[in-house]
Amino acid sequence: MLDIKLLREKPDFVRERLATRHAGDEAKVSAVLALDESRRAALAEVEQLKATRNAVSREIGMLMGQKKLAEAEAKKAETRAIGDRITELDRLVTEAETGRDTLLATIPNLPHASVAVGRDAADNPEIRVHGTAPVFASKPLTHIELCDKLKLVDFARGTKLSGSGFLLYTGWGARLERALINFLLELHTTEHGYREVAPPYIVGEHCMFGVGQFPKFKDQAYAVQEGMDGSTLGKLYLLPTAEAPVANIHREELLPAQQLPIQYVAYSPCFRAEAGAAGLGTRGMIRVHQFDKVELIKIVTPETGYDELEKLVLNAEKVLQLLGLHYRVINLCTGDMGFASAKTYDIEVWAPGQGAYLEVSSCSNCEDYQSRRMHLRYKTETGENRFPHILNGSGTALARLFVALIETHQQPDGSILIPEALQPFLRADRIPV
RNA sequence: GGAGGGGUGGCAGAGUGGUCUAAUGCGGCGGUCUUGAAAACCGCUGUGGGUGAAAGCUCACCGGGGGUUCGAAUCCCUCCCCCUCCGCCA
Repeated sequence: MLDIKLLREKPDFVRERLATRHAGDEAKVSAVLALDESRRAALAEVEQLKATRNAVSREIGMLMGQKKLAEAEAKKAETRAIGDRITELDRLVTEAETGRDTLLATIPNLPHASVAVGRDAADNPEIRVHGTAPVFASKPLTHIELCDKLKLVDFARGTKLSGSGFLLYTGWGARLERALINFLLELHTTEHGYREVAPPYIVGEHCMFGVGQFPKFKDQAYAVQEGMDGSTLGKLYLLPTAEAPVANIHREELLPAQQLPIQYVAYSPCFRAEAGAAGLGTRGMIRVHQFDKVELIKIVTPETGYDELEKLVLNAEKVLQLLGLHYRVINLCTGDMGFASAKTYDIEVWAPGQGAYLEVSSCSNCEDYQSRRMHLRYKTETGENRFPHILNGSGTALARLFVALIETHQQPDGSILIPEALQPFLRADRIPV
């Protein structure tokens, strides 16, 4: 949520920044300000009436105490009329305020000044590249072929159980998935200083709103209800990302400044309905309805937000370096950024079987956009209450990491070499044919 | 699912229709005293909105929402959450 004061004071600046997203949201600014204006007009009037009423009521109380009942009755008659006007004006204030905030909640965050202005993914500048694409004597197998050959994933039966977009990991595949999760959690907790949390996999609607998933992406979430009780539908949702519960851990709290920075790491499965998305009817692990992910969350002071973002990206990159994977880091341009983000780096890993880079991490600084939505504040040393910056980054998404890993480290005989860093977790140096 | 109890400031805890502008205590901040500290004493101590250059003025907030009333922490309705016991259950 943007600061309404920023819209009042610098409406043209806000419009200009929003326009760089090419989503048309700048058109909403005037409507928000109009509602804000009518709210304040009604508020000024109703507050004056309430001040009068409070004063008279106090007098009535004193008269009653002095047993001057007739005078008290006269005063009552005098104020009775303004009660109706107050009710009416209160209604107008609430109406304007609700309208203003509902619309304001649909406006995305402003891109940071350092973000490249562009229209779509084609305009994303590349920041750096690590390693080079591995060279194969013959055409490398795709992860689908490898999974079939080594029986790592049973695509057909996964679909039989839950429909397309759901995976049944089997044997070495299931063990590799588990090993990767443990490897990632160990890395970020022991090497990078994150505190591990294990969140609920179902969250309340308010948490989805807090991180900016709702209201815009409601159609991409799986809604759950209790049994056949339809009245509970719309209150709880399966996580699209662990960001939803973890970033909200301190929602509605007032944190002492000494407690910052806060760094959390969490594993969770992620559920994405991707309603209407293309390419979900086919086999493969690149685009699925359920995948595992290890997520990194930071809550920091605004002064350190962008330094922390750089560190966050490096923490995620470390994963790919340790696994011997070729990747690149790109900076999402204004037109390609997520709703709540002010600046985002994507990490894309090379998948030889695909001959393409796959997005395995997205690291964003959402500044105070989310903390304002969830009423999370911190108290500075000078006693001022401020909204902290909230950052999130995948560290990393698993299904695609799995793909890149087996495609990169496949051997001519079809077996897969396990990078040294992962061996203790899988307790093997190779997945045999 | 059934029965009962509860939700008040940073914390503890009073208040059941009218100077509540929420007692009192603890904690915290400042001051007096002291070589220094402690003790004692004095003062201050929440959040959000509106207005204003500021000082200030003002409104709202006692779990959320609605109602009764001139006036609600207090009465009524409704929802949420927590605790205790019973039932069911991995």
